[in-house]
Amino acid sequence: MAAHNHQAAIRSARKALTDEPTIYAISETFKILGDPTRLKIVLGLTREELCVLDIAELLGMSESAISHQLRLLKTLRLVKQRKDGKMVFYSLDDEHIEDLIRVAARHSEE
Amino acid sequence: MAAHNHQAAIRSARKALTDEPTIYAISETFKILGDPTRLKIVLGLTREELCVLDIAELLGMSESAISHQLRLLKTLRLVKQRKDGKMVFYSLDDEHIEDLIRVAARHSEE
DNA sequence: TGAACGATTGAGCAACTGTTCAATCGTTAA
DNA sequence: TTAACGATTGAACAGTTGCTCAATCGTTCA
Repeated sequence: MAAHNHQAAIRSARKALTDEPTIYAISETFKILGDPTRLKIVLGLTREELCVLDIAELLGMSESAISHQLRLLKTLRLVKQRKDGKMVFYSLDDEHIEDLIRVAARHSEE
Repeated sequence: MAAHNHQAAIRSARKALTDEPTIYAISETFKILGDPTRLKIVLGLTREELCVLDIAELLGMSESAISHQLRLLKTLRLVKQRKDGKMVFYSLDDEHIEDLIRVAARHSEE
């Protein structure tokens, strides 16, 4: 068997890591969907525009907890908001998110 | 404007949340890629099979830290290992992972 | 105006995460 | 057999996370 050339392999692998800021941005995206509460919020919003209380009832959690999570989702531009009187309606802000969840589901099936 | 029917919206959104175990599995997948160290390891392995020391050098981190992270990646079946003498070579264990990173990158571009 | 309601915010906390450090394992080659 | 080396492991620690609670904001409508 051919001997493994460590330095060559490292040099080659390093080419996948050239764009540090992008790597951090991607891991942020994964991280925010890596919490069940936030993932459920996003999944719910794939079907319906919902206000904060709707989501709180849907997940059986407090308004406050949901509001905190929505702020994070909004900051990373996964959701957007629309005010209507006292209520704030949230919906998805990115068509890639559903694709992302679909591909992740494919991995989880195995 | 038509009034928002909260209960109907919640009922509809709930249909996206029926499969709890799968939701948790998907969020686990996102979570594990939501750490820059682990994402870099996976990115490196998209190019080359690497041993623990190779990865440690590639990322400028300790063998121990890398080994701990590889254990997590292996548990969730993102990477697989192959022993060769004293060394253990790691490689990707799922063809969906690259797709997943590609889609996440598309979101981060915006 | 002011009471009610939906939403947001900040402090505080318990639980969790990622790394280091030291010890140990398994394999190879003197 | 033993020394060296790559890899793994567990404890410990600092930093982070997600929730609760209480206070507050903004809007509506008696």
